[in-house]
Amino acid sequence: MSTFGSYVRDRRAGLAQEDCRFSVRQVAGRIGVEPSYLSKVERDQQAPPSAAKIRALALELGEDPDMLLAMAGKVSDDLKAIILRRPRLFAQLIRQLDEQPDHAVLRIVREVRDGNW
Amino acid sequence: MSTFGSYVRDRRAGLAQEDCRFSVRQVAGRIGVEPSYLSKVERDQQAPPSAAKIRALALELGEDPDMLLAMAGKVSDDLKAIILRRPRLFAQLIRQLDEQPDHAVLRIVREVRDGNW
DNA sequence: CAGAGTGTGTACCATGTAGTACACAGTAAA
DNA sequence: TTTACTGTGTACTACATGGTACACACTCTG
Repeated sequence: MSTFGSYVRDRRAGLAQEDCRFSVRQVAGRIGVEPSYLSKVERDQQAPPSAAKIRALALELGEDPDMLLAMAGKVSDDLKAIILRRPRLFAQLIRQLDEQPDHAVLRIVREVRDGNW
Repeated sequence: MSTFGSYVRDRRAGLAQEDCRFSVRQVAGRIGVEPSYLSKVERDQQAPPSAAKIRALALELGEDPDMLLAMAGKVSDDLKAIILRRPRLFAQLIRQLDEQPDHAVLRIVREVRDGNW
């Protein structure tokens, strides 16, 4: 599996091939960091940036923020807040779902969404 | 709602009334911190300790670690790890469950546990 | 060949986290 | 009145986090 840095680099470099607005400098400028910093992050010489910057980066690259945050080892603050509101309840549920395959979890998602259960 | 510090203080002081092994000094000793540090934490003059110390404290006081961690604004590392393994899946589920009442979430917990669904 | 844009190396730094070390005053028992 | 506790105030600190500032070498274009 690729690291956060190399994944971002691949994605950004891919976009840069067709649009010069995706150079290190320009992307760095738009997400509000120094180019050298983004460069180091992309080469995994520097730990991933803060959650806010990762979010901005995801938006910029058309990637899913939760996935990019996960690659950086972070859980979105809004998810954390939801869990913290009912810690024991969610702790129990999440630990149980760890053993369930994707399709089982997805089925729950669908059933809750549709309300038929 | 009470803060992390005051909650811990109430609980520890309660136990201390019947068992002198629950003084600030002795509890601090058992969880591996300086007494003055625990004292400050209990009076909310100091941010809550690391997750590991909170865990030890919960064990010591007979409290639920997930709840104590939550009062400190932290989510248990093992839960985080579970979420990070399938970030989009869990993100979707958790955001959806935020709108569901306790009994609905509990129902899912039971159904997954019992396997009838 | 000047100028603009490219990525990157080196050095530095402000703030936050998670505490330690030690002294001090009060209390209770021997 | 010494001894052994009790809780707490002050001062300090090592390490991590999340970056900035700036120079440098290269390439491409007018």
